[in-house]
Amino acid sequence: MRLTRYYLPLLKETPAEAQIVSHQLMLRAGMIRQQGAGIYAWLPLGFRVLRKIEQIVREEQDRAGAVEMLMPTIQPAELWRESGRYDAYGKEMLRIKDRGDREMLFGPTNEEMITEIFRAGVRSYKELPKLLYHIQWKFRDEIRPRFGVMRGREFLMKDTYSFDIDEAAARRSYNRMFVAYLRTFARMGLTSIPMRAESGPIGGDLSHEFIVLAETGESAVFCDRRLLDLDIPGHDTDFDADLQPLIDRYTGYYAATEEKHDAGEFEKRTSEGDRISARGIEVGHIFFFGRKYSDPMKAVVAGPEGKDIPVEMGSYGIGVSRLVGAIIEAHHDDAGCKWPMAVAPFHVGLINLKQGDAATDAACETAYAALEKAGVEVFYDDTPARPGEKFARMDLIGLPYQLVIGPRGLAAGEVEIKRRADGERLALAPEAAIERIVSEVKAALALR
RNA sequence: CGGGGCGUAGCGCAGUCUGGUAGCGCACCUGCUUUGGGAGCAGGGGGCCGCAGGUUCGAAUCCUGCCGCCCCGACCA
Repeated sequence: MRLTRYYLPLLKETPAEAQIVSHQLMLRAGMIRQQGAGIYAWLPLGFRVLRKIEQIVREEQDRAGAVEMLMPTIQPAELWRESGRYDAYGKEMLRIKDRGDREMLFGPTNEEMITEIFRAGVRSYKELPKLLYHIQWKFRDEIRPRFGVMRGREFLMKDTYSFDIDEAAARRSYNRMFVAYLRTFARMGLTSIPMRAESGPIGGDLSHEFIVLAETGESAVFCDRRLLDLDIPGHDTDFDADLQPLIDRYTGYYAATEEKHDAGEFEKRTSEGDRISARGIEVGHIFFFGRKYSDPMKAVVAGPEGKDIPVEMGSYGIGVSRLVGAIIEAHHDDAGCKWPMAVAPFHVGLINLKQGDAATDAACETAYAALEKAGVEVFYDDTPARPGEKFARMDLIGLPYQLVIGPRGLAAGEVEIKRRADGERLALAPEAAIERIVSEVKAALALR
């Protein structure tokens, strides 16, 4: 992509309303634009990141055995009366009336709807288990939205729902999601820690929040340092195998959010040097809630004895749009974002230091074409702006690599590669630089 | 929802107390000079001063009402 064709409204100054660094950088880097309290338009650069995160989430859900579908944003109130939540949910639910004066709502979550869909099509325990998910926009009329996309009213969320014949089977579904989540966040460059947590107003008794440590996190968290060093399950993990030992390894160390924190237990189970007391961002939440919806909504299957049995359900959320902010919180410096390769809006920023100079233009075009041909996503700054401005804005948008081409270097037969993560620079012949970038990008994107 | 604050050019802000023809920096446009880390000079464009009503010869400024946004708290992916 050429910058001259792109829509990238950068801000030199930080808008006053942005309090945390991810919000500030998303505004400055032209990723989002606010349309109302907690409501954001995703501009081209931000949208690319959102899509990449979404795709990783999708791949790992599929790998774990979940099946994608799509439910609507607007739901009839009737469905929520069945579960009893229409009145219980309160003002967070955005209620709407259609032209026929029918009561509708903009979905804050989809348990009711998925339960209705499930019961309409599954009759026998032999068809279980089922894991269904979708990635859809939700709306919760938060009392106080803040921190940009980290806590918007409208947000993109992946939610999976599991249906099982009994609690032991439901546990296996839960474990699949547990492992899938560890992989999902790791692929985005995040270290997530599963923590015991309250299950929230949705109900349930087995629940983990996946927390990314960050100074600006909303909740106080307490955990064992050794959790940070645990291996992430590989992409070749057999999800049909018994995952319990793997889960046990993660839940064997103390980790809890403020609500579930027990200082005495923390001290007993964790040596002083291993105790982490920090703040965290909740990026995912998994929980089992049994028959909470299947009972009142009569989602039943015929069991082995021919009797109807309400299914045991669980629900598993990932805040997709929130993750964009969370990743920036984890990867940035004073100059701007530092995207991990897997979620970077582009892999490489190509900087033409002297647009209009024939040799420089030609070298840039050659590099641009070669990189694109090799499958590398290139963002080419082909504007006539001055070098300093180009460096600054490329640092701000934070692509993993910068390929800098100018007349001075070319005269010496060289171009420069700068790695955004650590600032390391390398002068190479143009062909060598291209080769190098291609191999490093491919290596970074290789699945682990 | 309780408490606090703010709405003036795309962004950051001054001007409001004490009413008198709306300013600064950045950004933008034109020209010249520059050109390897956000250039210099000269010229220029852009505002129903959040909205509505009121007071006044005259309102960004005073009064009333409304709307929007931000911060702290309780709530949430």
